[in-house]
Amino acid sequence: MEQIEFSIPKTPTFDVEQTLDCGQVFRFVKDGNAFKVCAKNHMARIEDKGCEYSVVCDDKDFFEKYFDFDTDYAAIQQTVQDGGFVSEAIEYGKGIHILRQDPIEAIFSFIISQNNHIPRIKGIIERICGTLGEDMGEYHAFPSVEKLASAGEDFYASIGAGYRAAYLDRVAKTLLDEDVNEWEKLSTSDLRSKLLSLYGVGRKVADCALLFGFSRFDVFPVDTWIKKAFESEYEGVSPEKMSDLLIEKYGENAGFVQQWAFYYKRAKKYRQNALFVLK
DNA sequence: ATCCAGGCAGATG
DNA sequence: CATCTGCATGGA
Repeated sequence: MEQIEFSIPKTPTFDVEQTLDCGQVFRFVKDGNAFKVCAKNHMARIEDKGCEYSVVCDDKDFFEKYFDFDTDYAAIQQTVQDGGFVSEAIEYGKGIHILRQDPIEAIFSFIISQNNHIPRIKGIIERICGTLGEDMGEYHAFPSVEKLASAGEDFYASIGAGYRAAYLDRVAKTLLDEDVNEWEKLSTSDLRSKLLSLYGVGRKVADCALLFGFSRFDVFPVDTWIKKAFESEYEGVSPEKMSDLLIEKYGENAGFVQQWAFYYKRAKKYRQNALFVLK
């Protein structure tokens, strides 16, 4: 496919490294002062030119939508300030955009993510694409539902999916009979119910799929890091209840707050480790 | 070596 | 409704 080049101006509220490395997406690699990202059957290489980003890709419209340039992040950041933890988290991760990812890709990615480390999640997804996805030359596309459904549980086990192999196999086969495009029309809570009906999808994975795959921002995935971040504020509250309360609090901005909080809380741990190593 | 990771299903109070 | 357990795997 023909390559197109375009530039993205640098703004205080968009940083490619933060956006890719904040844990919302797994199909990317660092390449010098550039990043290569794959999404569905597209790939982009984004280079930091100092004053701007230079993008080389096969579909400009696809990636402009993918990177969510139409949302006013500065306005959201101002709205949700609390003078405390959330403000700190925004200050730290103010360059994050929520990517508009493919629904199927998000569902599969976040089933794999459960009880798993990010580097390992990346490897599992890479092996699924490498084996089942169409060869696009420089990379492999994310596989079609038909491919995912015909692979079989033992395939997913063989590439290291662990106990999630059965989930992936059954969900792929379920989705063969579903029109996911129709799901887009549902309300967030109805769409959450649809996702929760999938084998291996609970509240947390459903909310990640809603946020990253269906661009629903009135969700608040609660994982181990978010639990730690908000446990003092919501003592003795179940993860699901915590999610409900945070959605109530932040409404249409909940998903953004969640991602800033996740990125900040997780980064703080690694900074502590780095300091520990230096001693 | 032991713990833990973007949790979930199933079983049991 | 809430709480408990087993789960595959490999990085830290």
